[in-house]
Amino acid sequence: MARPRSKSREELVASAMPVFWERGFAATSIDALVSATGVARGGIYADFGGKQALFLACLDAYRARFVDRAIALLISNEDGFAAIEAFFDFFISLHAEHGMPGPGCFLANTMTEVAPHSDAVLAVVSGHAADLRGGFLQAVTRAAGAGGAAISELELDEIAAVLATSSQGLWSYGRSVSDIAELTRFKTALLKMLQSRLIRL
Amino acid sequence: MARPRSKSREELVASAMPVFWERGFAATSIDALVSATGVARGGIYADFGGKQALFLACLDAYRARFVDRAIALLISNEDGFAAIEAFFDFFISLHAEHGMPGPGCFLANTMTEVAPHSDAVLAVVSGHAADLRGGFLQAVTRAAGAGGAAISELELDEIAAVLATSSQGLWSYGRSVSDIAELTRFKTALLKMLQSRLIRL
DNA sequence: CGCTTTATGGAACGTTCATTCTATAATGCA
DNA sequence: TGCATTATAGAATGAACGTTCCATAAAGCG
Repeated sequence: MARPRSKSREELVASAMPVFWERGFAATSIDALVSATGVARGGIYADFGGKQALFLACLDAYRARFVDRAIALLISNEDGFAAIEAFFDFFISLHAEHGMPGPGCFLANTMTEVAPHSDAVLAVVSGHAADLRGGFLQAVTRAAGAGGAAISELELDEIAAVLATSSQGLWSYGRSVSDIAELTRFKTALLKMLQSRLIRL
Repeated sequence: MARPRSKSREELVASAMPVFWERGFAATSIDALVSATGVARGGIYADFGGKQALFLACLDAYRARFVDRAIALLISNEDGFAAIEAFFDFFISLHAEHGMPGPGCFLANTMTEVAPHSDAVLAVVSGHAADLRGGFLQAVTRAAGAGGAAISELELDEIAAVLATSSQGLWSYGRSVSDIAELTRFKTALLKMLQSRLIRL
């Protein structure tokens, strides 16, 4: 019937996402996306209509591909501390695969670069922050239950917010540091602080 | 002798800095800098030679103007916990003056946007991270001494790294959130976690 | 094998960018 | 009051950008 696409819509997004992830929105040109995806300019514009729409699709793909999996680690693991450790290990291993300095978290990067200047992006990023915090809350609640310290639900929520925000800081830091062991040390120290708060000694 | 400058070099940097701070490097045009500073293109190029050099000068000015002051709060205050709280309050009040969503920390923003792609910027940002960590180490050491818990120097250093990195995450988060009370809640919860680690109950 | 359909490569367009250049205006000194 | 000096405003430049467009090529269907 017609000439087939070199890549499906999903494949296009999947191959464009790492470029936006590493270089950010402003510094990524359409030319770079054409090279990285192998899809012609016309194809990109036919599918998405513009750079910003493709960027939003990449953000969503990143969520589905990485963040949802990481949050699932927070939720599914019965041991709350182990869940949090697994969450950090998941992203640290992403940095190890990528090579240091790492790519950070695409959503955290976007939070500082794009979110203040685009309502559509701000909405995605805020939703992500809420999801992340919700995931940490579940893990923290289980950890506190096992730890035996009496802590109010309100405070558990605040601890979850600290963990979510601190993790964003870690991925940001990972973009400027070359030794991946620093990320692991951060994880260990943060978990130790958390344990001293949640476990009645 | 000759026509005087509308602004000195220092004034130029001081008025260019907030533009880079809020919009980042790539999204800030020379035109925007001309408007914001009131200095003609020729003057900017005569003094700095280019956009990147002016950006580096703005980073340095930001350090001198804000970071050094904040780190001084960490170092000078005799009460370690109060020092850390003062550090956070200093930046939270900056966000309050600016209006939310806040501008974040110029150096933290730069860490994610520019540092991975410029060695000169990476050097500045890494130096900042080390300074910040050093400041936190002093405050944490004093807090631990007063708290009475026996904690190794190595672990104090790791706790300092957690605090430094977490604070970067907070300023990043502050760029996407509109309620400044969230920043204060983060500070309180983080301090509470720290106290439970450092104070022998 | 044509015919229709649709993606492709690449030219073209209008903007915007960083940077350079120039003519003008403003200043202090003689 | 002129003269030397230097910042100014803004035009000019060339490159890069996002976006549009079109002729060509490739594929399936009759």
